[in-house]
Amino acid sequence: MMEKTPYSVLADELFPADLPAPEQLERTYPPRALPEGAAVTRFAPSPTGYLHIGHLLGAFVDRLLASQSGGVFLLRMEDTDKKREVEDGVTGLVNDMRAFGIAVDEGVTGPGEEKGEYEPYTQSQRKEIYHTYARVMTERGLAYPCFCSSGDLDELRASQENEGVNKGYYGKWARCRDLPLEEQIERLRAGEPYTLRLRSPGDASRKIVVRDLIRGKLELPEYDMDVVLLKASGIPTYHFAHAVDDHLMRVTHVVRSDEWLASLPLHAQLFHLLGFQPPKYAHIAPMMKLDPETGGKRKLSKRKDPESAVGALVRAGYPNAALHEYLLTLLNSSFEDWRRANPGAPLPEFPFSLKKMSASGALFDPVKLEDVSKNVISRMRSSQVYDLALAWARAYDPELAALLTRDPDYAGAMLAIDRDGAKGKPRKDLARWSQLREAYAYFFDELFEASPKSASNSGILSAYIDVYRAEDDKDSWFAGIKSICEPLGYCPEVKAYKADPAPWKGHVGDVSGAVRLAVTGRENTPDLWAIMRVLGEKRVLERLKAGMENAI
RNA sequence: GGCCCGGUGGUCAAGCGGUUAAGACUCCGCCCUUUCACGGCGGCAACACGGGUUCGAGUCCCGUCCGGGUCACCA
Repeated sequence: MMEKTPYSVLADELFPADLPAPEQLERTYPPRALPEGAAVTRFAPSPTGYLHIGHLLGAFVDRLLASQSGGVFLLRMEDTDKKREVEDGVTGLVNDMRAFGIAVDEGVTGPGEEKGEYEPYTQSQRKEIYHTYARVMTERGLAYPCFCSSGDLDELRASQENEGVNKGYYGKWARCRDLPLEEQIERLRAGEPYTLRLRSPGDASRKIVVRDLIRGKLELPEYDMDVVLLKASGIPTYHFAHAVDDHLMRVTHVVRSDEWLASLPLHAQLFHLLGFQPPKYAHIAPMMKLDPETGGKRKLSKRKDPESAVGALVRAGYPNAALHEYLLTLLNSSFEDWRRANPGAPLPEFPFSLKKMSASGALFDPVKLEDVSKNVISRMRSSQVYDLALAWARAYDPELAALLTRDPDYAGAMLAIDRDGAKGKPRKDLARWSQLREAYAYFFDELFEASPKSASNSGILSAYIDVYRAEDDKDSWFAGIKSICEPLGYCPEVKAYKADPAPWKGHVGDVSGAVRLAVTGRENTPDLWAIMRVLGEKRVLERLKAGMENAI
């Protein structure tokens, strides 16, 4: 048994004797048996609100890093701030992750539910673990109780402001740092509330060199603040929990938003003091948005930009694959080239590189997202479009879901137009499932809206009714269209018309356009012949006639 | 204010001392096309500013400006 030092006396006063020993914890949470180079990453949100696209960017990188290296991606709940916690925060986060399509290998899977060997993954349940290391720090003289109230700290800041010196608990301002042991014990026994602070050995005039996977070598001043390790409630602050958890969970790569850059020296110090091997860090720039008020760029905000919430994006009907691809275009600009070269390749095969990430914040660009999404959907088979659209509709547009399921073959045929076998002519008419209702409205009598403009086309329509044959193949169908052109004054050949438009009222395109308008109510649609085949003779005839009647 | 990070077309971005400064999105033309699309071709449009270093500088250095972050018992 070692001789009692003042510090161990203090530690005994502060912490119960039956805390697990650090060695014990090391054994309980051993290094992972993973192949060389496997990355263990973590997403560690606090349940203080919903997830937005900026969070996702980080979680997505975590997932990618783990997947690419055969590692593990875990979800940890940082619920150490009970004041800010929202009801159902955990459920919301877990659901958002699921809705967005990021699978978690380990960690929190729901409220009160976890999986994995490095449990618990909820910080509020790890108090003993933190206290073990807090005790170690205290015994080594690296931590001390601070009895300053928040009012004291306010005063402290005010006088520092006055003197024009750096704010914070350090140096001569750290009033409780050198309290005599007797006084510490006395006040503890008197039941005074206290926090446990780091006795920082740092010196801000010295520099440390840290490495960031995205930014490279960084030279930062040493951290010299006596930060709070344990709050008065006994719950750790983020910094302390970060060091303890990421070490014990054997996390190798910490991906987080770059607002943490400033506390990197503190974290380096904490890992060093605790004797832990620090993880590799990647600080990613936050996603920005164009502020409609100022016209400038600003960080995407949870509170001000509800449209960037994951829930809102999913509700809008963006397929996960599209969201994923969009994020990747922001993450690595080489992604778009890779995608063009490998149109069908699964995402995890993309050689994602942290090194290629931009150090400055990207603007969230809904226009680009829309484009990416159109491309993604255009590459899908009709059966997949059907399944995904239906799943979306079931959740957000039950009426549409009913239409899609009423006659699945019909809906399938509708979605197959210009898709599937149609090589070289992918249809890019859908960026979001919510657009399906509008884009394909004319396939459903309930949604179809006739165009009043058909009025002026009654001549064409009546002529077309005579030649329309539902069973025509595509060539015969088009021959039918052509055959009514000349008698009505339209040129059957576009080329001839362009060479000399004078004698004509228009060309074959105008004639088929009139039919299109009557049958679909639209000027732009996929292949008209295919549409008419799907609609069937009865419906086509009805609409052609209705189009004529509009004219009267 | 101290410290830190960033600044290439409207947007996302290649570029790493010598390039006509890629590419993608948007917008605009043209072409192709048996309709609508898809596609193809072309166009508009950028190295924040000032000093160095160098034969030569988006590219290296210094300063200025601008944007962001951080300085909590929030994460």
